[in-house]
Amino acid sequence: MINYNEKNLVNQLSIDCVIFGYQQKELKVLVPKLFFKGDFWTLPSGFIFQEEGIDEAAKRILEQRTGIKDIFLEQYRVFGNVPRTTHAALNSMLELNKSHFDTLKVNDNFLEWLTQRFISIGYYALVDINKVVPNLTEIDQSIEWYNISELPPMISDHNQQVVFALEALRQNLDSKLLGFNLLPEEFTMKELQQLYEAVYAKPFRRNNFQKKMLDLEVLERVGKKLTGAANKAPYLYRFKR
Amino acid sequence: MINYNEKNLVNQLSIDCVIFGYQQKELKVLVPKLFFKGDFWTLPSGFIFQEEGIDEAAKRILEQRTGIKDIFLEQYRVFGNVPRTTHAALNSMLELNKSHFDTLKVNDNFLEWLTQRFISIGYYALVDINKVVPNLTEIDQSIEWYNISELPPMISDHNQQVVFALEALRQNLDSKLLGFNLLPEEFTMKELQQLYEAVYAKPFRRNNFQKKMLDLEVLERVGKKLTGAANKAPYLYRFKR
DNA sequence: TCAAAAGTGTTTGAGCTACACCCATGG
DNA sequence: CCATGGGTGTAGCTCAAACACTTTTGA
Repeated sequence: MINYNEKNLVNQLSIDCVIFGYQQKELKVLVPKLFFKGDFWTLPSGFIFQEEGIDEAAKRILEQRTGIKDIFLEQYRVFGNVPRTTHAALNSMLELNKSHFDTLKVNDNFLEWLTQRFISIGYYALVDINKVVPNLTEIDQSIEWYNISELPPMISDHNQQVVFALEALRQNLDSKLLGFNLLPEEFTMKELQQLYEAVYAKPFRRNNFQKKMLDLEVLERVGKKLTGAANKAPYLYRFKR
Repeated sequence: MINYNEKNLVNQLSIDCVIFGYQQKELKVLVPKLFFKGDFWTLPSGFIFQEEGIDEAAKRILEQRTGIKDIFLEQYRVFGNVPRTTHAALNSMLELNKSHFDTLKVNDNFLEWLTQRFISIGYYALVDINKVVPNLTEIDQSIEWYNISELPPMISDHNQQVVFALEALRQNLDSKLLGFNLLPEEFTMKELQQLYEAVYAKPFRRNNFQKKMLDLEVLERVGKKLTGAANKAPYLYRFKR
């Protein structure tokens, strides 16, 4: 457990991650639920060690929750209004968990740490959902993928953060060729299209979409996918490295 | 002077501002020089009060240096690698200014404050250069506008920050109609074009540029500018509010 | 009436949209 | 050989680039 007594963490600064995954035509976000009494969902968050760059810190936090290294991630915005978390919300949580905290093996500074003002650096990450083994930290009760349209109410401004993260993802999906980070190694054109449709929440045209993607000259065909269905077998594509 | 003893500031977090101005076909950046011995230039920087949002803080810092309120500004990136400032550079500055600091009316924690690790939120601002009266703070020796292509070497990663800020400005100039923040109330089409050419460091075609701008339907003609030159008088335009 | 610079019109081409058509697969 | 869905071709549209032309101003 992180020792909140030692001055090994940067104070008042946190990292909140919006971890995007994609499955079954739906864009999803990985959201843990805290083990505190009452229903408290939150984005995967963490702090920054003194000897650690912020990108490193984000990577560490992501690896802990997803089990994979080499995740694509990018900072997109800082959230630093004051107050971001209402006192009412905090007090409600503290009240509910009074006895809970008393028996926890956290050191004395934990609550003091938790209730100070935080400025948060927002990162979003893109992962192949099949490679992720969602991982509980010591403050999580559960961790699950939620459809982006069906997110639970999260603490502080975390729901708002997802809105900004999605906006950033949309702006970069094309220009930085990010889509492939959300798909498995090989995929059909239709799957890629459905991913785009999930991200932008609007339909694309089959033929034009294919042309646009192939014109980028970053895809290579690696075979056909015989599905057993009574129709032409779609080609499989892979992202050229 | 800010009291570095009191815990009224957020620790280890700073705001660095790239203040863009435009004059005589050149994009410029406002850069103060510290009064320390040795040549130390730096971006206008400041810290965040506990009771203050980060946007508020940036506004306050900008107002202090430029004398104007209601500046357009936007956060564009966080700089949080470690170490951002080399120990060599810091030691060199401290060595040079040893006696200097001794006689300064800063409190004892100043040096400790100054030499800790900082994570910096990068803001860029756009100002009408004619409205600015550059303002010295107590740690400035001078403050001047520099052409973006002729910036002095700045401390830490500040030169690199300008590169990122310019990149962000380029991405947003069109989509968010930011150009008008850099010009006086009324301007000719040619002046607007030259601003674009300064920002993107490339030429635009007169007729196509005009068409593109007018098609945005955000400009209104407010008269002609009789320059006394032996040619057709250009129209003056104003940004519709 | 001429030079200089502002302003407008028109053709060309690239890229996207939409419709129509062809191809492979299993029953 | 047919239904199904994948894949391709092409005409039409839109927007921006490139070129040519007209207009205004002061000498």
